[in-house]
Amino acid sequence: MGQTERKRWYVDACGTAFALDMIGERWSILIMRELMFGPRRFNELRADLPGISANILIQRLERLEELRILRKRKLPPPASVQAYELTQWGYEAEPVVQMLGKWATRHPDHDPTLPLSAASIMMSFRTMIDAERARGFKAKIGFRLGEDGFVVTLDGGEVTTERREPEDVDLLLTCQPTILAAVVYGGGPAAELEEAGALTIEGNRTIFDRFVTLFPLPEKLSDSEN
Amino acid sequence: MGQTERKRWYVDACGTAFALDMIGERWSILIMRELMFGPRRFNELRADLPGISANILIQRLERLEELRILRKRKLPPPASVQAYELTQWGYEAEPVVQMLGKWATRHPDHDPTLPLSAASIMMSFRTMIDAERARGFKAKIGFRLGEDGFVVTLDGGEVTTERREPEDVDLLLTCQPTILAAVVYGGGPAAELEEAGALTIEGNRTIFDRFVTLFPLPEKLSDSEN
DNA sequence: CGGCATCCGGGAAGATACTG
DNA sequence: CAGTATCTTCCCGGATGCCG
Repeated sequence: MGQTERKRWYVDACGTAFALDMIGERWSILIMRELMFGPRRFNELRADLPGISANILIQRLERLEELRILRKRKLPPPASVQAYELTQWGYEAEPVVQMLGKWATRHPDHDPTLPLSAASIMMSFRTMIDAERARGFKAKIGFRLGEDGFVVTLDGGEVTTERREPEDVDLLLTCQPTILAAVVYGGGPAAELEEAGALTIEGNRTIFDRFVTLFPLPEKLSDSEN
Repeated sequence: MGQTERKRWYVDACGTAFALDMIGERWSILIMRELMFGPRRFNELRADLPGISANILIQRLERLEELRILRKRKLPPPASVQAYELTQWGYEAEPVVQMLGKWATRHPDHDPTLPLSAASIMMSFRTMIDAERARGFKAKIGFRLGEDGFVVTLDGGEVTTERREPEDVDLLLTCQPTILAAVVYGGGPAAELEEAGALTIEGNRTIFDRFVTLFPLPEKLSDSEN
């Protein structure tokens, strides 16, 4: 009887109910979000999920592994350290994570000034890009967000995101995730932030100017809306 | 200080995290599922959500109303009774509910023989229809599932669902939701079920024979799958 | 019957300290 | 760095009862 028996589950054949039996507990979906761009280590997850405690993180990781949403993996040498990585099926949950977010941001109480993980802002680009505005736009953009490097390839509304050190990019942005969110979603003053040292822009500034216009926020709910 | 303050929330600007702050608690999403085809009364919700207790249902309804996901409404006379109805924005969460379900049913442990609400099976038709197989198929199908009547209009992959008493339909099916699920998703023996009185088929049987082929289940995860 | 409050037990989540 | 162990707090679920 080494296995923990779950005491609370939905008695319901509906797939949605079963999804919530699997990943409806606190933190599970956010852990999946953090893994969407590749393997992460225990303490990286801990750092990117403010407020989670180690025992809860372990519990969730064990459960998600049991469900085959993720697996434990040794990263290749020389970094031969343990990490957690989504399975193919786990990666297929990306649209679920995206749509939850896209739907929720219409609520007036959503506060985009809260802290943000690097994976969150990278995911939001995939969620929020306006294909119309991005038509004909091709660019390879690098990001250094705290410790995390990303390369985003934009090609006509398609957003390809890799978690790796930026090389050979048209544009390289260095800042904290929250700063990037402020610039892209809040119309934050890029020039002033750059002046203040909170943002570094290297490479093609024309691409930068276009990039920051590609991600319109959905309209907030209006008072008149039923 | 009449208002209950939430003690546990995510400190996270990500829209997904905010969605989970709103509807991440137990039962919330299933309540929304039950309301997707129109207003429901308190005890109807209670009956369709096996295992929920009255105080929890009240708590969730209050929270969802506060968030403007649903509203309380008096149904028009003579049935002037109170009911709960999604707002426009609440209805817009349908794709989220659907994708959760569609993703989850690939897991081998999903058990489609559990009890099922009428709304669940109706929702599943919208989620699971194979547009290719339904090409060129037009039909209006009525359902009587326990107490609940529905009319489903199929038109080339489009599924329109109304919660109302079936009238002027090409085909009328009367059974329990679980029976319908067994026939459509489990290849259940319609003839035998009809013989046994668990299923009544009225109207055009050619439409019935085609209808039950339109909803292929996604492939289960294989052992080889990483 | 529909809606809501209150109490209680158990289990899940959170905080903190500790270990290999 | 990657987890355990322990203790506390809070949430969920069930029962009961009130009120219109």
